[in-house]
Formats: sequence, structure tokens, C-alpha cells
Amino acid sequence: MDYNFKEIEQRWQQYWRDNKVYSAKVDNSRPKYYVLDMFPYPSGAGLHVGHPLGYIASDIYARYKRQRGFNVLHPMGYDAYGLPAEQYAIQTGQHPEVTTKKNIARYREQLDKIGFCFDWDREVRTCDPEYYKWTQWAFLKMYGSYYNTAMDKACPIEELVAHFEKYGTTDCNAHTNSTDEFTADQWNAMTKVEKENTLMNYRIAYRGNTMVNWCPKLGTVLANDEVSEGVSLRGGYPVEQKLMSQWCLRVSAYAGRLLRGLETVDWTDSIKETQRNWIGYSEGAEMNFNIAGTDENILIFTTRADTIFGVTFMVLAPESIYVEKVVTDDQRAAVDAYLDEVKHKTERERLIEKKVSGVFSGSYAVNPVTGKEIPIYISDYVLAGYGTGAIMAVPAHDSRDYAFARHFDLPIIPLIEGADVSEESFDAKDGIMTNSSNDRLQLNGLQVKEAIARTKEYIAEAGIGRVKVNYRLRDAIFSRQRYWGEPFPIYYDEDNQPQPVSESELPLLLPEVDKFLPTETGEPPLGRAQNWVASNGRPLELCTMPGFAGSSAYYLRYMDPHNSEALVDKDVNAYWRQVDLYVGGTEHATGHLIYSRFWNKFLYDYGYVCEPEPYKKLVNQGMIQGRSNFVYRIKDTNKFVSYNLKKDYDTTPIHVDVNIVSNDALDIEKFKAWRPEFADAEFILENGKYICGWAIEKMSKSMFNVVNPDDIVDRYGADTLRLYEMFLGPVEASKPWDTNGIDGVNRFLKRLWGLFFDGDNLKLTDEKASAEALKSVHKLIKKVTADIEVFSYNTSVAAFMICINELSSMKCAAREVYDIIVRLLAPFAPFISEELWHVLGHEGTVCDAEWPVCNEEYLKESSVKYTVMIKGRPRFNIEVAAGTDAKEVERLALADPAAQKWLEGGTPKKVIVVPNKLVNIVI
RNA sequence: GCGCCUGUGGCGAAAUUGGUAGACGCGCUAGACUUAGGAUCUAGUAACGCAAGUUGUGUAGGUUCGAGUCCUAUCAGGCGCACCA
Repeated sequence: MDYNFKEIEQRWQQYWRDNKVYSAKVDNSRPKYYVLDMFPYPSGAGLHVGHPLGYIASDIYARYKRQRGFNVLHPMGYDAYGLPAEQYAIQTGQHPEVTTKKNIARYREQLDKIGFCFDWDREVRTCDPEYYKWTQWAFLKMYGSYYNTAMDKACPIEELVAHFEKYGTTDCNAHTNSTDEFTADQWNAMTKVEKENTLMNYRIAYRGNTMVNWCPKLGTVLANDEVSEGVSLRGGYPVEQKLMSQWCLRVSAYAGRLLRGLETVDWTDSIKETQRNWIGYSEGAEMNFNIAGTDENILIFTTRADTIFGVTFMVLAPESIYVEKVVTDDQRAAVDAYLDEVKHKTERERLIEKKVSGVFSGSYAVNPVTGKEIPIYISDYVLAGYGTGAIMAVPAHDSRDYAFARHFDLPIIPLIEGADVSEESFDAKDGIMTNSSNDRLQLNGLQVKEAIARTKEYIAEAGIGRVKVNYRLRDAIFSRQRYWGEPFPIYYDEDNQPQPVSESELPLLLPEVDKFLPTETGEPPLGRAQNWVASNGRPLELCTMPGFAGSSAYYLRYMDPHNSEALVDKDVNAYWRQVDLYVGGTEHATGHLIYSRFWNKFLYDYGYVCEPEPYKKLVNQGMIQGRSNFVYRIKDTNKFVSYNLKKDYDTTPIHVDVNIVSNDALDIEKFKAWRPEFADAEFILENGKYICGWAIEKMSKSMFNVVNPDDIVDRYGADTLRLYEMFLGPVEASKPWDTNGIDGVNRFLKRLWGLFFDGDNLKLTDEKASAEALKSVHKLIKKVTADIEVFSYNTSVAAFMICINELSSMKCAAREVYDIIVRLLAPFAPFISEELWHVLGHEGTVCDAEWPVCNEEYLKESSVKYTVMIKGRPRFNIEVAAGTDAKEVERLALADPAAQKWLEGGTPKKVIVVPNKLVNIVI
């Protein structure tokens, strides 16, 4: 009986499905373990061989944990809302739901073949109303909340209203982007609309006028993490800045907690660092600069308070609210011209040009420490969105201020001893202060760090500002002018004010539309829907939510996917708690992984979930690149020359489908059939073969290097695919796919099979295993157990191969040995393990087979080999009884004739004995 | 510019964390078997050298009896952030 993987895999796949082998249930008597993969967007192209890499890695871990007695939750679902299905719908008229369903079916088929232990009863789809009901529910909760900065958590907005009614904004600890202040009387005198508008400055989900990344080609706004270098990540279309009224999430209120939370999770340093960068903590001070001749102040933020004596001018962002207050009549025309110019530049142009521009406002500000008057400029090198949108410029110690000062010929005052600012600014926070003392504040002679601290103290004492922490993280823009997304549970009342749809009306279903394009009047596609009104007849919001909405809390829904009363039941959540192991790509470092943590923390604030962080450990699988093959056509002919002969000809490399190449040798017949123009191609061969060239490139259709996992499964079986993907290298590393090496692992499985069967007969016996065989297999237990814990699967697979080779050469047929091997192999190659598990006479399924324990007794050696090093090289070996002490080993080594030959009768300078390893003799 | 990561055979990669560098697999070479096949098995395979030996982990130093591993500098590649005050 040969290893018939096709038959085995089909049979067990069916069995697992029929018997719901991988279904998980809450069981308080057993410890839980939650293994999660980032769920895929079901694209039309299907899976290629790179996609399952992470799934295989997590599947191995999930199966391993189960064998170790954990109650494992390992679900899978689909991130089903997204742009590609909608773009496809626009082109073809095909409803995105139809496309999505079709793609999901295809994904499921591909995933099933690979033998994952997903609990499919828990599948979620973000576009399913039963699912997005809870996305909408969370949005309503955020709408009904504000961020209490004293308690450092979200609280009901009603509490804020009560505070306003009693005290106005006095002692109000609420996160806001508004600087407005009002008394209780003023609040109480406000109209309903005014109150609503004011509250929008506090809600966690709010409607705000913000500068957004507008992508005209896609007809929608994009989040910061969906834009890179001025173009959209999806599609690569140009993106411009535009002031728009949009739904936003007050993610910035959580910046501090998102930052601190990173210390409590087990993620790689690089991804934590990426998040830290994105959150952008900076500690500094806010200071008020009086506008000369008025009682108005300009608030600035600086991390270099110590440089206050070197401030020679101020700069406002063009969008700054202060601009209007400082423009004088004679500068009005110049300022307007500049603002106009800036507005017409896209962010991309601004970045590319990088030339100094700006305009004088006409006004002066008073330096609060020196009392000196300094000019106020307006320039786009200051960003409205960071800090206060206004800076104090210190050209001597900031390169951007320096460039500006040079351009406008403004004074440059050095403040650090020995700093040469004739050619460039001195930006380092290092040195001794100078030129920095007056009767109010003395910094001269201090180190920069001391000066910063001293200045901060002074600012507080003198009441001209305060110590302030600033974050780069901005609020998330939550509206998309698109069809294929979650509708907002929001309608607009008679005053055109947004109002929440009642929770009892959720889910608010996505309506049908005739076309998936904006309306003639430029409204989002939902504007085409008939009867798109709330139960009270008022019009509903036309935007939909962005992609990250549905993926932010999906891991919670898996815990309790069919609950119609709650996102997740409290007791159920208290059992599964959080994801213990999360596996996915690094591309979500600043998107999904931030939003999801934010969303989780918000739910945590209300006690809906019991853990402040959603993902305890994170493993980032690497990308699998493609390995392209090339043929070389001799110019102006239809003749192709083999790789190693091409240097004699003038050739053009042409991508050739990797599926008609094997070990870099071209299948000429298939090549001729591949494309009509190659039908009568001629070849110059080497050794009777046509050898192709190769290169590592991204796996993509256009490079003809896409390898489909289905093809591999058909040819070698899922177990071989799984083992090979793991054998390629560390899970975290990016590496090229090269089908060439797959024979090696396939051979391993065949050999294993061959150890069980001799023809149709079972070869195994109940004989006692030899000490040698036991040693080999217990070494394997030790190695594989240690490797799995650190995701070093490639070395595990190697260890299996070594063990099988050893058992094979010692002709071991002892059942007890193979019983252990099957248990160990089960997470890696579940199909063949399942089959062999039953061949060994076991009942049940191998995924419940107990994980074997290494018995160190078997590994003990009676004697130990020491390598003797002389002059830094291994020279000979000695063998001594196990447990011989170091002194004795040294004596034996020196007594050896070989050592004597090197020593030539002398004595060694030094002898080092490393226990059980080596003796180093220094002469 | 700031921050993080990675450099080891023809290729993918190992190295018990400071102890015989290159495990394991691919490829390659030779051989065996065979109704030539993209099957199986055996042996070899870092480089130089007939050999004893010598040299080898991007480069240059350093610490150490001993460095792929630790320290300093430097080069190359990748990733993240970026007029962030």
C-alpha cells in the first residue's frame, strides 16, 4: 500500500467535518487558549501559496496546544467589506455581495484542503447583518460617550451634559479639540442645535470638520494609514487634502493608553516601535505669546522650552485659527495670495517641492520671557494638525526654522556654547547654554536637559504656559463615500442634526441601489437608495463605515458568534478573555492593530470586555515572494537560448510561467503550447535541456510566478504543503517560494509511510524498542517541543527527518516508537498522522492524542566525547566515562599521545575544560 | 534626518545563546538498480591544496583560552516614521 495522500486527505477532511472535531465550547474545567489569524479579505484571485503561511503556523500551534490539554479556540472568518468588490461592481454591475459570496466559497474550498482545525461554526463575515449589528452598536456607544481625562476612560455623554448644566466648562475633564469655554448659564442658554454642536466636540464618535485625505479617483476619503506618499494604498491614485465634515473616532484620546499598553503585550520590538512612532509621544510645553498691541495670545507647543531666548520669529500654519487675528490690513493681499497658493498644492507637491515659502502677517508677538517683539509669519512648513498649529521659531537650533530665517533674512541667535550656526543649525540636545539669562530666568551654564527642566518650571511659575504631552496620533476618519460598507445608524433631524437610530432598530440593513456610483449631485452611492430613511421618516446617513470598522472587534465576536443579545456574553468573554496568539502580517501595524486596540479599550471602559488589550502575543509572518523564471530570446528571432549559453548572444529575457518549468528546466512542449507565438519556437539547449534563468520578485500574475496551493495539494498532498511551507525558513522571515525543494519533505512522508508498511502488510511489531531507537525518538520529543514553543518550525521539520532516517537505518519496527512520532507529527501533518494514528489501533482523533513527554533517562550517555583543541583547532577526540570530573578530563587529555606530540614535552600555558564538550589546551 | 531589523555555501537555511560554523533540505558529482523515469537507494559536496594543512559567517578593529554570537566603527540591503516644533 503506497502513501495515497489524496484518498487519506479526502477521507479525514470529511470525517472531521461530519464529526465537528474542531468545534470549541466553553469549559471552565480546562484552561483555554485562543489562537487567531488575521481574517482575510476574500479577493477574486483566490489564495496563493504565500497566504496560508501564517495560517499553517497558527494551526500547528493550535493543534499543539490542544494536545497539551488546552481548550483551544481557533476560528476563521472573512473581512468581507472592501473596495475591490465595489470597484468590480462599478465595472460589471455585479452586486458586491454576489462577488463576495463567490470569493468566500472559493476561499473556503482552498482552506479546507489544507487541513486547518478551524471551528467553522464560529465563522463571521463583516458584511453579515448579524455581525455588523454589533459594529453599529459599538458606534452608537461611542457616539453616546465622551472621554473623561480625569478617570482616563470613556463615560456616558449624559454625565458631561450634567456637568455643563452645573459648571459649564469649569473643571471639565473631557478630551476635546475645541478651545471654547462657557459657563453653566451660557450652556443653559444655548439652543438645542448649539448644544448638539458643542457636544460634537466631545463625543468619541463625532462629526467634525477636518482636513481629510480625499481621493477623487476613488471618490472617497481615506484614513492616514490608507495613504502613502500622497497616493492611495489601494489603487495608487493621488490623494489631496480637503476640509470636509466627516464622522471621526476620538482615537487620540486613547493615545496615552495605547502607548502604555504596548508594554504589557508580547509583540516584536519592531512592531511596537512602529506603533510608538505612529502614536508619536512628545513631551514639551505649551506657552502663550501675546500678540503685540492686543490682549490676544497665541498658544504654541515646543519640546525645546530651553531655547526661548533664541526665538526670533513665530510661524503659524496656513490653516491656523490665529491667522485671522494677526493679519494686518497692509499685509492682507500678500497673505491671501499665499493662502490661496498653499491651498492649491496637494500634500504630495508640498513634500516634493520642499522649498521655503511663507509670508509676513504684519503683526508682532511678545516673547513672554524676554519681552522682545518678534514678527509673526505664516508658512506651510508648520502643520495645523500637530501641536497647536503655531510655533516659536528658534533658527539657531532647528533646521527648518534655520532655512526659513535664512530665506527671510531673520536673526539667528546661538544659545549653546561653541555651536557654529554660520552654515547650519545646531539641532542636538546637547551642550552648555549661553545667551540665555535675564532677570527673570537664568539658563546660562546649564546643560540643555537641565535648561529644559528649569524653563518648564519657570513657565508654570510665571503662568505663561504649562507642561504638555503631545501625540502625533490623530483621530480616525470614519466616513467613506462608498456603498459596500456598514451603514451608520444615524439619521438627520429637522435641523439637519445627526441623531442616533435606536439600538432596538439594529441592524440597520444596507439598502439596495441601482448603481454603485455617486449620485448626479455628488452624494455617496447610498443617496440612490429608495426609502433610505429611519423609522421616523427622517433621512439616514449616506456614508458607510471604513474597512477597519468591521475588523476592530471581530475577535470578540468569535467567542460568542450567535449571541443576539450582546456582542459577546460577559461570562463567555470572562472565559476566553483575549487572543493568546495572533498571527498576521506587519502591514496592519498602524491600521487594524491600532484601531482594534482602541475599540477594545473603549469596550473595556464600559466593562463589556474584561481585558484591556485584545492580542496578548503577536507573531508576524513574513511575505512569500515569487521566484520568476525567464527564457532568453535571441533578438529579432524566435530562437531561445539556454541560460548558460546566452552570453554568446544578444538576448531579451521573457517571463515564463513557473508552472511549466521544473528545477529551472523548461518543458518545451508545454512552452510551445503556452502561447501561440511560441508554437514554432526553436531552442539552443545545453545537455539536452533548456535551462531558465530566475529572479526573486513579488508573487503576481504579471510575473507568471504565482503558485497556487491547490496545485501543490493535488500533486503532493496538504501535509507536504504544510511541512514544506514551514521548512522554508522561520515563520517571521520573508522568503522566496521555490517549488523545487518540495520533493525533500514529500520524500520524508513517503519514508515514514514506508516504515509502517511493507507492501500491504503492517510492518510494525510489539517488540521492545532498542535503547538507540528510544534515544532517537526522545531527542525528537525534546527538540520539537522546544521548537514549537518558539515557532521554530523549520528546525522541527528537520528534526523529524533526522529521526526518521535514524529509525530507518536501525530498521526499527517497534510500535511504541511510532506511536510517539505520530503524536508529535500531528500538528504539522494532520492527515497522515490521523491515518497512522488509526493504523496504530487508536480510537478518536489524533488531535486529542496526548503530547509525549521526553524521558531524559533515554538521552543519557555512558561515555562522553571531548574534542581536544590545540592552537585553536580541534585535533583529536577522547572518550571518557560520563560524569568524569574536569580535573580528570584534563589529565586524560594531556596524557593522550596526540597531545604529547603537540606539546613536545613542554607544559601547556592553560587548559580549559568545558563540561561534556571540549578541552582547550593553550600552548 | 530619526528609529527598528537583517547581512553565514550555488540556493532555502541551522548553530544548545560565547564552545568542533554550514544541521536539515534543494541542487550538483559519482555509483547501484532498472522494460531510461521528473522513481528509489548508496557515497561525496564551504574554498584553496595531491597531501599534511591553511583560510573562511559584509568590512576593519577590540574583549576573550575561545567570537557567526559580545563591544566600537564602517559598508550594504529591508522596514517604519518624517517639514511632528
